[in-house]
Amino acid sequence: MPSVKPTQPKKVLEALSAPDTAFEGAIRGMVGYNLKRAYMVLHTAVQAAAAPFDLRVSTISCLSVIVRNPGITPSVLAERLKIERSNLVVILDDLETRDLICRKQMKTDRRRYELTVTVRGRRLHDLAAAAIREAEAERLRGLSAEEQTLLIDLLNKIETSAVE
Amino acid sequence: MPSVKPTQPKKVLEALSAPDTAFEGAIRGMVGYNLKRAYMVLHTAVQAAAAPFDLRVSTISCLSVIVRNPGITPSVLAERLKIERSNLVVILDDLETRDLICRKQMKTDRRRYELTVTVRGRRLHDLAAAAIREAEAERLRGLSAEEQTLLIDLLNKIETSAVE
DNA sequence: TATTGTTATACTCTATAACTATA
DNA sequence: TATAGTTATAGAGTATAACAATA
Repeated sequence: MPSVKPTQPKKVLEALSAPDTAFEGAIRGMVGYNLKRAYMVLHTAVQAAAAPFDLRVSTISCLSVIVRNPGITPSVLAERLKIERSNLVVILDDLETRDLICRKQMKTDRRRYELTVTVRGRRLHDLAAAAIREAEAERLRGLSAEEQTLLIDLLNKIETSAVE
Repeated sequence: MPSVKPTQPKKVLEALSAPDTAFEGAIRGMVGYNLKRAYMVLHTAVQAAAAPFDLRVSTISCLSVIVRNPGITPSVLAERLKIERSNLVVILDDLETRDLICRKQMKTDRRRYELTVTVRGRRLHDLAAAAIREAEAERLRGLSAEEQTLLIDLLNKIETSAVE
């Protein structure tokens, strides 16, 4: 029968570098949960970096793809970014209203629109993209360059190997 | 001066296993975006696996942590799962209504409640957890066991090395 | 005064159905 | 009939403020 009250708290060694797997249990062993936690960290950082430019993550993502793929149509853009066409509309509305992109109806098929960035859009994109890259790099200081490319590789494998 | 029109289309070698980086541009080089895409794949799979048990991902996550940490309080649970206490309430309401967990007020501090799973909750948890593990494993077939543990390791590094 | 659990609310992101104009 | 863009709307997930009970 222990009659002496322990004067030291039980949890002494809990402040280690790795997340406390003993505490959270089964969840921590799952890839999906770790994926979510890491995603949240980076998403928050990217969000904060894009905010000063009045851009959301989805908005700068669209802008970035249009920069690299001038003339892309909304349907193709939506498919590539895995977002619904209907949700893309409001993003493009925002970008067009702010004179960052142009929607030009195609002559060959007047149902489609060619998307291109304006000079203004290009400038804002470059600034925002640089800020975001920097913010992400700061959050990834714990990983070497090799680990970062390896990580991207592993993540792509998940997406690619999925039965689509 | 190139006067000969190329009869072959420019993009011939694009159908490789990796996502088309040339197409999506800068986005694909960022860890955050790849993280999101991979997360979506796994989250969808986990969601589908939990649905037959009438469980959402957040609900089974809570249940799982309570199983491994009987007596945990809502505040601590919320902190560990990084969700708001206010949002946790509705999840716990759901679990309690379905007789999967118990909320027991503590005598030492009547503001707090000890959370424990019921026998029923334990059973459902084990079934659902197994189904989810299987669903996740199926989506991770493209990765070896070593790659999976390495991936978790890298993801944890992102979370841990972040300035908190 | 501070903390725990709670309520109500708002905001973002995502998903679905239906419409229009073109093909 | 089918497709591209659009509209409206509903559902999740998340975030914030304020409250009652308790410390």
